[in-house]
Amino acid sequence: MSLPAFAPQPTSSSMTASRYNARDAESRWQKVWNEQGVFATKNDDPRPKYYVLEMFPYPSGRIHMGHVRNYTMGDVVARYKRAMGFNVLHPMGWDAFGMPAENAAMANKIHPKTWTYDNIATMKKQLQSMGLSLDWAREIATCDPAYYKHQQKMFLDFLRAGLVERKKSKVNWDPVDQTVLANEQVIDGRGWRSGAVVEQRELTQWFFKISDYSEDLLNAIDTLDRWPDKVRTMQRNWIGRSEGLLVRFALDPETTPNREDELEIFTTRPDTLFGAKFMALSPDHPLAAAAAAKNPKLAEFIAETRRLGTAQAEIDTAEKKGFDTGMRAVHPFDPNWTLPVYVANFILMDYGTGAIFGCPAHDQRDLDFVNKYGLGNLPVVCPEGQDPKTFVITDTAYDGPGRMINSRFLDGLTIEQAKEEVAKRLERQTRGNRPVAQRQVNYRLRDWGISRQRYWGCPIPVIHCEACGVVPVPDKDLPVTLPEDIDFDKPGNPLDRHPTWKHVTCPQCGGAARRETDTMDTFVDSSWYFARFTDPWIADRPTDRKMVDAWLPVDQYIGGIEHAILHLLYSRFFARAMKKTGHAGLEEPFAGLFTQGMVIHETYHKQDGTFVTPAEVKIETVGNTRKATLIGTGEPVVIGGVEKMSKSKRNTVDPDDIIGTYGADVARWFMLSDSPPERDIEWTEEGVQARWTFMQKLWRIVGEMAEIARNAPVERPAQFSERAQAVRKATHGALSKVSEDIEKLRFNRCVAHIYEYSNTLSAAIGETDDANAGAPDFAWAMKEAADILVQLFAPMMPHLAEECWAALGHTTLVAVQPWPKVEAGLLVEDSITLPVQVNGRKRADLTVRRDASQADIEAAVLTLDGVKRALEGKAPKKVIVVPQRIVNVVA
RNA sequence: GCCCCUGUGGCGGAAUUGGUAGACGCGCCUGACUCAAAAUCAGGUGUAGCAAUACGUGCUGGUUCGAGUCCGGCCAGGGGCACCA
Repeated sequence: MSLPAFAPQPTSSSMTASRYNARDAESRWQKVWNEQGVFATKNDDPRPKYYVLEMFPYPSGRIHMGHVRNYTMGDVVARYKRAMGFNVLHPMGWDAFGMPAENAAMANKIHPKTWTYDNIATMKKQLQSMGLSLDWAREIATCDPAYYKHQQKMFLDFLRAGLVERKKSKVNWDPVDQTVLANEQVIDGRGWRSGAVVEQRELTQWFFKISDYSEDLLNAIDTLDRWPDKVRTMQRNWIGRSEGLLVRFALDPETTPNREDELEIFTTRPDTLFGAKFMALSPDHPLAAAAAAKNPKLAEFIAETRRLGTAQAEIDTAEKKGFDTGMRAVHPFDPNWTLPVYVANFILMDYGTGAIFGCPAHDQRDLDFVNKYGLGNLPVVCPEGQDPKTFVITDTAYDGPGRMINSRFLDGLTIEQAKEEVAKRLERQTRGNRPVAQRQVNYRLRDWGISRQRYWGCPIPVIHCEACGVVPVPDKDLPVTLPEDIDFDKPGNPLDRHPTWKHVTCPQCGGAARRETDTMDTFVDSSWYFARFTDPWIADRPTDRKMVDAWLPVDQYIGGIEHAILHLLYSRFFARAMKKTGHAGLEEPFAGLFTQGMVIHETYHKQDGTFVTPAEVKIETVGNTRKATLIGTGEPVVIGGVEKMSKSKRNTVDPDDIIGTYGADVARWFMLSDSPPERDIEWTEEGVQARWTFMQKLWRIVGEMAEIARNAPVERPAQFSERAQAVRKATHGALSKVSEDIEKLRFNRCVAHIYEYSNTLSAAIGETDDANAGAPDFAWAMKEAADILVQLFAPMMPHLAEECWAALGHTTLVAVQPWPKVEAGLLVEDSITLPVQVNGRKRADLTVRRDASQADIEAAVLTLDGVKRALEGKAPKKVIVVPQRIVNVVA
């Protein structure tokens, strides 16, 4: 990055000498904070606690602007709450396991551990250069055996508590990398790293039984009132509750492989039972398999559906196909009415019972199906105002409200009444001593598959024994550590290929046995790190119950919206599982959640389409148009769209460059200004310069105020002149507004208030001449103003604040100062100016005493010139006075 | 397809939650300082008009003394979920 002319220059002049030198000051103050240990948090501090946490980073190499934004916001909250008298916990750690480390190992022949710890060292240094008020003594890395041994312990406790199970399931399998991939790692049907077409495989995997908590996780969303609605909605949808009826259909014994077979289905629309035209089974349904055993053509059909791709894109476009099994299901309300049973490729085995009844008139998918196979449809719900005799369905199913038709005893009922009636009747009806139907609530949420065929993850602490089956590793043998002598020459799981690691003796029978070589999904690591921070030193158990219960929940959690479901849902499950196994005492880990927006930047590309970085581009503004050229060659560059910073678009800005040139405070101030924190923020060079200019302005006016403040008496004067009082009103007004907006995380408004306040002070300084500068009351007001100004921006630009604080003659650190108190009396004006409207249009202002009576105001308003003119001599119909707000005259 | 969010100057955005639309910042224009430039400082900047004034918060209709804000119907952009029975 080129050094702008106004950035701190090594050449000195009389002007630059009075400038604030961020580079020098920042490292100096960071050293002081560090030496005095001002951000170390004690666990036995009696003050009320406040836990502020930002989502910990993956050590990918270097920090990016997204981190700068995220951690700046958290730091403002931490510093503010500290000043408010809370014992603040503000820790940092590393989400250090994961695939990129292995990819780097394969590409560069570097050990994943080396790569990870190198990155941690680099990024830690970068974070420290930001001046974050973190308690580094609590730093943890999830790849440290001292961390993951506790995770293994909890896995075993969960296993004993019935929260973990091993089961066969369909998974995404990457045939090149030879590993299971999470759904989000499959892009357009291909492995995100290898590019290989992903296959569907049935594998035995470890699962956390998150679905045991479906109902609880859903209901408790209502209690998360300090979470964004958007995230709460997303989680509700993800859990996906639906109420319905499980119905057992009898099968015509003459048509079934086994005469006693029956078919159970799940439906949310039992009201439409009389519109049924067919039944459909998942290709994976046991009944389908039984029928296929006797029907080679059906077996071929099922095999074909399995061959079909499993990628989302293919599923979306796949044709709905069915195969008539020849079986007939008996309608539960009519023994003489039978329905054909199909195997259909669109029925999922793991939702409901893997089987449905199809009512084509009121379900689009079922309608498409019958239209293809010529099964017809019968409408049973008629919309209001439609004649049932003429109501027909052809291509579009009707799923709106209405009354039942063509449905025997249900005719005339509403949908809700019909659902209830069907449920009641079928619950009473029995076959084989069991009711034909029962009410059921179904969830979309699936159990969490945590097995990964990867090296760089937390080993799953179990042993497979021929004789004893799955045997947990005894607690005393934890941790199961990763072997370090590992090679990545071949694709697949290096743990599985390791010559010795997996060969162990069975803890139960002492015979030869095999270690589990799968490791845990890295989302497990991040599901409880916030609990570990409360006492990261405790060695013999995952958490200290006293500490974890004292600190949790996290009062303010800040991170990206991309974790709205995965990490945030997993952590909510983990808290419940930890409670059940005695490792923590509460269910909701994050009381307050804030999801911040992305950092975006213009893109630049050459004529041939190749992207160039902002650092390589020079921008000139001529009038209202901006022109970009390549630095050095002068080659013209096209200014493209404003997009998320990414390596592929090359529109990234390195935080180190900004911090090195302008200082961390400028980067922090930028991140807090202008854009509301939940929205995307556009990083621009002009913006950086503007923040730098303002930083210098603050330094200058604090210096000028320090001059005036030298005449301030120690004692607060009893009386203040009008000029002094005006300054004090501005001071306490700004204090009140900034405090309120920090509480609400509206940092952009805080910044605006500070600008406004500094403009007011700047004007006050300008109006000060030698004659009145010496007035003790004014000097005292200016001293108060300067102190509070510095304290107001201290959470945001902490280094500049310390420098200013010292310049004001303080010998303490502003970082440990208590937050100033608002003098409420100064916020109330004696006289107020009300806007006066005539018919909702502003015509005049009226200045009155604050406690003026309604009648006085009404009378005064009618004497105003602007009002008289607008009334044109007519008498007003009505005068509306909204106290302290506005007056409206209705003509 | 279903669900959710957002539309305000050239730009980012503010508006005490129904009460002066455009705070604050960027950019731009003018001036001061300077041989000059940068930096800095002062002033201006929604549109039309010399002005009074009129118009103006995606479009459209409504409620209200009063609507950016509430309600109905559209349009546009963004996000989430999606063979979920």
